[in-house]
Amino acid sequence: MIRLTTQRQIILEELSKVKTHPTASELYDMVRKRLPRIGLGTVYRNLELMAENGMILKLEVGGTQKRFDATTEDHYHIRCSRCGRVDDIDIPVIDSLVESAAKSTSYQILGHHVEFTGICPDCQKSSRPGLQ
Amino acid sequence: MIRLTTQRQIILEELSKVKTHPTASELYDMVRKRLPRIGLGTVYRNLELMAENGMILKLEVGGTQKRFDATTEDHYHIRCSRCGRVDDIDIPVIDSLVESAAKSTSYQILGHHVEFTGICPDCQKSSRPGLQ
DNA sequence: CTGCATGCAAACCGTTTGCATCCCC
DNA sequence: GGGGATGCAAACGGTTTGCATGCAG
Repeated sequence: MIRLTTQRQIILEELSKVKTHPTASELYDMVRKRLPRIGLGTVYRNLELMAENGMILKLEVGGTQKRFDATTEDHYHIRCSRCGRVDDIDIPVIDSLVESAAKSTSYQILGHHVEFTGICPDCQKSSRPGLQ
Repeated sequence: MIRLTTQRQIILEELSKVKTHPTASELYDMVRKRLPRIGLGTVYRNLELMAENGMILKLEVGGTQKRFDATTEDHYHIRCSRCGRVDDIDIPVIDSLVESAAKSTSYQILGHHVEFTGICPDCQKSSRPGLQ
């Protein structure tokens, strides 16, 4: 396991604090309140490193930015197609999907992810809201 | 429906020609063989426009680049985690997923997509291949 | 003739990287 | 003292956009 520097610890703490799935720069803003001199590069480097070490999840979702998740158990997500926000979807993970997919491909399958798209509660309220 | 300019027509033809799911710049290279003076901006603009009009699919998959698909029927995909290549997965689309997800979220759900990840046949052959 | 579409280049945005300094073992 | 980690800023890759010109209706 990797060394737990102050920066890594605080990044991890801030990520664990929220149920949303922040982007790197959202996280950067959160962390900067406690470590004002931290660099954006450090945030990116450490998120990448922690994802490689299975400490966090890097979400490979649609949209322009990567998002991060302190919950490493396999689960599904929903992304707001207006504002880009991502939330968890609490339905059981269907492992059998991988088995049936394996029959139809010559890829060596490693995993799967289900991503729902929709309009989040906030964007439903405001009729002409932000984009992504 | 939008006007079918020469550029749009050729972009659409080239996209339909392949079973892969090319990125904008891959498509740019393909189209340039027939329209050497076309600009990359035109390709992007028209792909976006045709996706909005339901003529093609913009794939919101993981990885760094967007990919496009001339097949507009709902289907699932697999992405090679080494080279980024994307292929179709021919298993039935599970519409009931949306219904069960609806119970666990206050989003207004619009759709869903299943993305498998794995190693494509080419990357399986070469043991230390390219990344993505 | 008028307006949308194009080619071109510059701008943009998210992410990565090189480098000098710093800090911990 | 040495090696990894950091802050900073520049570079990068993919995408978007402004603008002058071109072309079809």
